[in-house]
Amino acid sequence: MTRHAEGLSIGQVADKTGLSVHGLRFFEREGLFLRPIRRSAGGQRIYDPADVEWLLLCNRLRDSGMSIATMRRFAELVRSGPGNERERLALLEEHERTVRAKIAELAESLEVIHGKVTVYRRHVDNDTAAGLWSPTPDR
Amino acid sequence: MTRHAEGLSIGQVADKTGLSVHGLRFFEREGLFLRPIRRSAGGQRIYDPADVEWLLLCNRLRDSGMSIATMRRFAELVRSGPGNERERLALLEEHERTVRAKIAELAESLEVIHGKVTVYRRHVDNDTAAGLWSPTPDR
DNA sequence: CTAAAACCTAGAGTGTTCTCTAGGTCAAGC
DNA sequence: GCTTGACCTAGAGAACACTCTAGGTTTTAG
Repeated sequence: MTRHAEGLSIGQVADKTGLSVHGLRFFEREGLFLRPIRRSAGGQRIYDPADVEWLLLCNRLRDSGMSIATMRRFAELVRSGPGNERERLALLEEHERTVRAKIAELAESLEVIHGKVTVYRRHVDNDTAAGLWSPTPDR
Repeated sequence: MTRHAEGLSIGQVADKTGLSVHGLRFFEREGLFLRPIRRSAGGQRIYDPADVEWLLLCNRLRDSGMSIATMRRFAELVRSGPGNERERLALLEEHERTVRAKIAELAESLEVIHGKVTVYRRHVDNDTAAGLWSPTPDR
């Protein structure tokens, strides 16, 4: 590993971030990095640890449902340097609200699902059919 | 509204469930109903209140991330009548676990995002740049 | 030096879940 | 009866986020 000091290959970054090598190139095409990725003399990508850190945040944003388009907007804000922190904050706060809403929605759905599970469990344990769906013979 | 007693048109069901008319026809093609939807003499769909109830559960399942394929499997189990309650229970329990895991993951992401929001808020309020990303000029 | 593994580009293909189009038919109100 | 809005089918199209292919080049290990 005679890489430029601190430099990481695409494969190493894939390992560290859980993204695929294809995914990393895709991210780059989509403008999701904070700056151009350096290249070796032969044209291979050389990443810095800061890129990995950024990708780890990207994973969190993505996993929490942020679209590529929104992530790109955020990356653009960061790329264009200091001065737009209010916009970055607004974007993140908006996403935070979205995530909180999604958690609340999931919690509501969970209640319904858990209710169904409870009914089925009682049935399976007791051999009762009350309260279960069946192709109701109602016509 | 001289519909067959209790009968609902596709538009009415769309209103009640939040699904689009197109979506309802799509659901039917995908085999997500518990039984064939009746038709009027002229070929138009007539839904029963039970269908609406089922669709509302479907919404919960879908909103909580269940795929169409899994919903179809569940619908098939229900359609094929009593006797497979254990399988239905297993399917629902599996989904419940998935939803719980997703909530946990979102909560983790939320913590990270909220941390970022906090840093940005402090910055915007205080005019400090510590901890913010910028296109680091590091080479 | 050589072989194998990792990497490169551009672009095509995939899976999922709708969403809409075209070209009609049906039903309800006046 | 006629208009208007709702509905019908089959199938195309769209949006999203990858994922893979083909055909080649670079790097690393031995």
